[in-house]
Amino acid sequence: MSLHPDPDLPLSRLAMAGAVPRAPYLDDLNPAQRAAVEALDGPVLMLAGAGTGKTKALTARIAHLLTTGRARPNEILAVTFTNKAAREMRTRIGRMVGEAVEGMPWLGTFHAICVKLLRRHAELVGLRSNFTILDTDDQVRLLKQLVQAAGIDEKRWPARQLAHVIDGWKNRALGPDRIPVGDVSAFDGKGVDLYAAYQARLRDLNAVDFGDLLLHVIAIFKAHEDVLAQYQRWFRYILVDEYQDTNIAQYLWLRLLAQGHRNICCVGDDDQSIYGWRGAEVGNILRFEQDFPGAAVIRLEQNYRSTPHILGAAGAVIAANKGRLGKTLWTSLNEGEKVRLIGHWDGEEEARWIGEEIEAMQRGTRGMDPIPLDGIAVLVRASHQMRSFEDRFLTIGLPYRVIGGPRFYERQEIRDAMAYFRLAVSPDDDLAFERIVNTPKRGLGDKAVQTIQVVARQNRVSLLDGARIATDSRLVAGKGGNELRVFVQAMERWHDQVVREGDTHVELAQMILDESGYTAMWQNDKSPEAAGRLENLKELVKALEQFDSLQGFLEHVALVMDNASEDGGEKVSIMTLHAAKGLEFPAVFLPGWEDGLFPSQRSMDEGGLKGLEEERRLAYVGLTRAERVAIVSFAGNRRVHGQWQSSLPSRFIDELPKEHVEVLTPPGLYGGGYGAAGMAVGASPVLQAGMASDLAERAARADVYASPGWRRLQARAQVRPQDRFGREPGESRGLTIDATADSSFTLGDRVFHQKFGYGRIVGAEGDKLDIAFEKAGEKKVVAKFVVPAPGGGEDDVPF
DNA sequence: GGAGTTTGGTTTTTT
DNA sequence: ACCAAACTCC
Repeated sequence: MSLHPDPDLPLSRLAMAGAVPRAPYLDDLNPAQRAAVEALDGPVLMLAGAGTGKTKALTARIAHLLTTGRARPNEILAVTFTNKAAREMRTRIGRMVGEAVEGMPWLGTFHAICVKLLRRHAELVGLRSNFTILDTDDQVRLLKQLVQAAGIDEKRWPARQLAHVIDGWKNRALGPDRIPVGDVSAFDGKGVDLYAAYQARLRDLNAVDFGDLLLHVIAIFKAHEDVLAQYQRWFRYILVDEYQDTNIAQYLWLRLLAQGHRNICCVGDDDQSIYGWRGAEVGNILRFEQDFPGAAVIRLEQNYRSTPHILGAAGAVIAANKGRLGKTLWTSLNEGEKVRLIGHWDGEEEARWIGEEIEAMQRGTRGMDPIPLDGIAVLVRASHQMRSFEDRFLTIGLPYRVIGGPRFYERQEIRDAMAYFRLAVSPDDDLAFERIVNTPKRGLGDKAVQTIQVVARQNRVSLLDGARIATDSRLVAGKGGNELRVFVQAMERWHDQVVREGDTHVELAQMILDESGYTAMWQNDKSPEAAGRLENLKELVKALEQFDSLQGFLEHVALVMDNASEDGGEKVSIMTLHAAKGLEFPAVFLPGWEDGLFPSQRSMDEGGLKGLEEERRLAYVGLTRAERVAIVSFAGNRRVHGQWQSSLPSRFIDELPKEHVEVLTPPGLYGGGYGAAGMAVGASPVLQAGMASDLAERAARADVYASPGWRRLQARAQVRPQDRFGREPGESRGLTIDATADSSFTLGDRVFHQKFGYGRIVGAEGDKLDIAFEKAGEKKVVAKFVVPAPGGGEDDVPF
């Protein structure tokens, strides 16, 4: 498949000789894709809808740059967000141009590329080029120390929150010296100072966090024109994948680099922007044409993935968002299956039904060809929803795999092992020292560690040196002191080995783990997960083989280490909607479409309309993952944090057009036959707090609520709900209120508030109520934000 | 220092 | 309900 007749002949020379070979990669592009590939000069925005062959166009564009001799492989800057995306792009380019892809050092994630740049120019921002990269865990531990040092109550102001605030600033490329006034009250008004202290501390430690990778490079570019100019010249063509996910810092970084030649091609889909909560700015993609005047905007709208019904449904949902760049996906595929919609009594029943449905699909149902298990996915809004599916699939013996979950390198044993390696490589890595000095237990408690810290600070040395001094001077004595001495000596020995490269790094790593007693610690551990941890350690050591040295490994691992091996095989995939972006499956289940869960209440509370729109994009992403069939479902009752909660079907269900939806008759007796209106209706007409007006609004525009089916359901639900087994959805119906109930309260009523929980009314003033909350204490709350709760002064709210 | 108990906090996740 | 972190007591 290589285009390259002679791998030794430089591509550029090939091109210059007029020997541009026939380009098969251009042949299988549609006109839009081809336009995007051939518009090589100047700014290009490739708006690529779901399933429109975005990666194909992007990789073909790179191949085209290479084969036409516009750029040598090392003159192309191609940025992605994830290592996975970078890897995929690399293999696909390789398939088009052969070995030339090996010469592309600047194809990678924003962070990986920034590490490369920063190692070259570290001294310009006061770092040494062997700086360490802190992950979130290190970051929080460091911040915790600073919070403690500042004498702040850790309970009320957790370090994790500070980390979040600082990340937010870094996403917006704000250093401690230019925090806007609106933000100075953050973290009890001490956020800015702590941020500054944190940056100072990082510099002392010769360390950076993920955000710094971008910010330091931006700082270098801004302060050193010559350096910037050099890279502007070097990177002749810039390509950016998933542009809708860029944050402000990434945007500034790109803009600096693209300023000269403006050969920047950004690929993305504003409708798939789902990472606003971690700093992504949809604005970047919406503003592209202003940022780069004269930009060519190319829309990829032909979808190769889904049937017209699925596209129709997804398109109608996303159409409810405002301020879109606008795209209409179309397909030449045949009609296919409508989106299926089904309501269930509760979450367990939903899981049960989906389990059965998957088994049926596997065999082939309703005239559909059988679908293998790995062609089926269950996509949930929040990871806690996965549990009921895992439970269910486990009981019926349906093989499944959970995608996402904790990453390999985030596991405790891996992080411990890495800390040993880090300390062996850099003896002044204090964070690593702290992590492992008493792991395994060496009889060194808080007291001893504190002493070491004091000694180290007094002598202005690293903690490891401090520890040596502390043992020599008997400041840390006794059993702990002896063990500490052994630890320090062993660490020095290992460090020598690293420097002298006496053994191979793989043997050395194994030796460190064994001699430190770390392996033994897990061997002696009787807990059920110990065996797995030992396995992981083995895997870690094995992973080392692919690197030249421990240093090399550590350098890459922080940025590049992915999830443990994906075992193949016939399995259903369970994952979050976020994790599903970019994937596709013949059959997709979309459970939990209930207001409050999806769209998530929290997103709406915190993000308002913007939040809701991002949730809607998530719905769009979910639907467009499906190739042949999408099954949307909701449950009337669900146990959340141990309490039963009723909810309405998601408002996104209302947005699914009738003509693309088939309402399935729910299983069993419950709700049977209410599909008459041809649209979804609630499994339960109960409302979440504060939604009464919302319902009215919806009723006004959606005729389904006037339908016989809806009315019947309302009538049905006047009876205390029970399913066919006579179960009730638990004792407490907390968040719920009858849609028609008059929300007037009496002193002593028990009520529920979305944020503060349960409480009792102790006073009132106008529409404001004084409520003594059980958890949150006494507060004044506007009446419309609370709903009656069971156990009040009067009888339960009528159901 | 370590086992056992209480408390708090629970969306989404990459690097 | 459930998990992890913090706290208590030996």
